[in-house]
Amino acid sequence: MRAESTFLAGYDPTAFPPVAVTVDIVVLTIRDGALHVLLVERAEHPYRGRLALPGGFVRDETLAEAARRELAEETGLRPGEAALARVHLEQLRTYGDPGRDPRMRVMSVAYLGFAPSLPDPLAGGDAASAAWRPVDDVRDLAFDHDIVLADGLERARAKLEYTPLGTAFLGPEFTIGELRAVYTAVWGEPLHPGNFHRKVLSVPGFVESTGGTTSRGGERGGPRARLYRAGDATLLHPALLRPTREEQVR
Amino acid sequence: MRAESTFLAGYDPTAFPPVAVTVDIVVLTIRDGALHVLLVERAEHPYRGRLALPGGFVRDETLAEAARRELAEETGLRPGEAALARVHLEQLRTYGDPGRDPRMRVMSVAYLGFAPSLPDPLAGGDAASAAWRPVDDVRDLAFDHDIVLADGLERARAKLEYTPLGTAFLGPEFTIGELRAVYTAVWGEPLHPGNFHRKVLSVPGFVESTGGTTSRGGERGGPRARLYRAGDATLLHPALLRPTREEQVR
DNA sequence: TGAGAAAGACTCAGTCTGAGAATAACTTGG
DNA sequence: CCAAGTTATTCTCAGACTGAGTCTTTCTCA
Repeated sequence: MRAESTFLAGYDPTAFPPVAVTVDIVVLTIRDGALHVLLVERAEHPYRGRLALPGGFVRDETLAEAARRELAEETGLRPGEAALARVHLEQLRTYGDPGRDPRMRVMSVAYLGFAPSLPDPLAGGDAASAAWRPVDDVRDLAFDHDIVLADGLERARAKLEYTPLGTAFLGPEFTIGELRAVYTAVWGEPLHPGNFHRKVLSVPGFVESTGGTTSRGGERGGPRARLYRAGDATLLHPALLRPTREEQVR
Repeated sequence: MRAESTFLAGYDPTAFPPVAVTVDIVVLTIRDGALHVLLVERAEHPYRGRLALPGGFVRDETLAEAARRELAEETGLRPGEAALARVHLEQLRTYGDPGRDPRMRVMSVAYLGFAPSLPDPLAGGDAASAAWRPVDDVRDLAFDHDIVLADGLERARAKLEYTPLGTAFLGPEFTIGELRAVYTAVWGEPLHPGNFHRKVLSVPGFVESTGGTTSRGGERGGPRARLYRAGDATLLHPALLRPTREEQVR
């Protein structure tokens, strides 16, 4: 039974109902100390007028290429843009249950992105309807995008523990305080400045000093801070663990 | 430009080339103290005669259902089988680059499974060509399955650090020594028995005592061991980290 | 010029870790 | 039945790491 259908399918894929494949992107960035996500307003049925994650159909390209192309289109950045190249993109998960799109069976391969501060999407361009929104304000997205976003946030929070990807939210040079602000925004809780500082510098390859400092102190005072750039580590060892969440463990 | 194509695609999916969606499964189990993976021998072109991960086309069902159905078919276990229900299955990653299957564009949603000891797939059934193979002996799989398997193994190793899923490789009751054997097999390196024992019992919700013990000592001697069952934790806190791999971090 | 903020270095007690060892309960081969 | 070898489980101990708090110094702003 199964053997036959597999056999047939190998030669006649149309024996199965058509499936569309899209990529949807959860791109995160930090603005004004708060975590934001790029959303678009849907112009067409279904979910017309509702906010949704940016995305689109996959063409003759790899999934990763499709994700980066969509990102470029929705942010309005030219594909060659340097800022675009610095966005970290990784595959998140695939959502493909029947019925998630009322039109037909759609498999959506979701990508997760970490972006440094980017300009507002160009009004008037293809990305006219795209905008950065604070993640805390986001709800009632189209399709199953609330779940996709939640999965992306959880992945992002975990990634900050074990990888140096927090630096992907920042420019090429940054201070430890700025890096701490990233962690605070993503995890949603304050961190002990002294301990964070000690920990970051003690993890081999997390950051390396540029030798320079900021040209002036902070907005509200304080000495100039030393500047660092991302190091060559791909994993943090030891990890920077989130403040204890004893309870959530069950 | 993009706006138009998205618009069209919404109403005419056939405007895009056809895509087939399959699930492929990396099911792991432990036999004779070594990590094994379930593989099938391909009966048809392409890659005829080569070993491959079990998998098949997705029907009118969720991706998770497709994965569990394939697992049942390839292991030859009846869908109602209790052992089958105890297999942990989770989505691993989607592989969909053009050209990975010479016939047409195929998106493969890979699943990762942890199975307790299962019988050999029934010779003569649909699963005739399926067999458990030691992962260390596996190479030159069909398609991009070498990569899928490698990704699955890495995920499995990481999962054992942060989740109690090591218990999914065991029966309903097990000893700490058996659990340590799982870790040793998956990580491929020996662990300090005393420290492992202390650590497992100190993580809240990892295991809970059944009150019983094994009915006899080990094969080669030693006292009877206490029996445990899986606890209610979904995350291990603190985690059981792999022995230091300072170097691999860069 | 004084108050307040932040960077960065330290301190300290409690916790966790790896390595090793001790004890006791079993196994098997002889 | 006995000796040798294994394994479960518990302990010990020194070194490393952690969270919380302090101190000094440098800046910004009013």
